[in-house]
Amino acid sequence: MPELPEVETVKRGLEPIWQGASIDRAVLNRDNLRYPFGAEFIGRVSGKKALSLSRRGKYLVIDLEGLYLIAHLGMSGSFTITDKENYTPRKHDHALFYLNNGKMLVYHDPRRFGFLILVDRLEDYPPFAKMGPEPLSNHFNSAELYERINAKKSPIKQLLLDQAVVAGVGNIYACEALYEAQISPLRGGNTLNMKECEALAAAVKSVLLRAIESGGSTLRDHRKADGEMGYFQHEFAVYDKEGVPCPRCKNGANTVQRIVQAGRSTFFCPACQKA
DNA sequence: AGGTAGACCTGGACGC
DNA sequence: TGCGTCCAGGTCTACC
Repeated sequence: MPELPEVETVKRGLEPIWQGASIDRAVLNRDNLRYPFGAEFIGRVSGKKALSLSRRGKYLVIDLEGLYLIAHLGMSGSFTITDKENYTPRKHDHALFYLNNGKMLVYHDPRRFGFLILVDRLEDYPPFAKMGPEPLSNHFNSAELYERINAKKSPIKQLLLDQAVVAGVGNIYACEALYEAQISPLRGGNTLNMKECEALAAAVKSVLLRAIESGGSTLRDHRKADGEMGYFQHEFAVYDKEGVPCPRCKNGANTVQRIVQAGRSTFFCPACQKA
């Protein structure tokens, strides 16, 4: 599921509730998600105050007074904020955090590809050590993108999914960014010139920013009803639009195609995305 | 190194 | 209604 915009939306939703609040009690309903929680998990988080929440790529990071809780939502994870007295247990509610402000946070994940882990030092966490630049920062630009892909023959679609190239882009926004930049997903990384990298870097930023805005409005709606954070409706140009007329080609003669690259679906318009 | 396939899981959509 | 098949927003490992 969640790519950068969804994780950012979760972070923004949790922040006002969790930042400054302490974990009175944590409950784990199983031993593991993708990884084992470890016997000491509950003891280590209990009583800890969340000093800040941040996001790195698709990972959520909660600073628990120098101990870091890293959360990944995998494909189907979500967080829910609720009042303690209103909590109704659901299947796949794996971790519960009772805060000292009357709220509780529920980590829910049917497929259990997500995880919650504790680390003492963020720089020791291997995925962060290899991770590429944050796409919405100034560290991600045309020159940086060019540098990271110009020696690679892999299709640009796969390169965008590589978290070492750019952090936080997943299958949906890779497709959407390539569509916006009018670049075929089949192009080898080494075939993109600087001008195309410029267009692609701008498109990545643009599709992510628009999705975050969309998530923000969903979040405001959800606040009314203590909703589940992690997913939101967003209109895509090509993702999951196989057979639908390309919105850019207009004449309706060209439809969005679905192909498989490295085992993942890619959606694109063969007519207006330059081969 | 790069590439690919499989593994990890459940649930929803679809066809019969 | 049920059963089988395929698909899903992500990593990680093993193997060529």
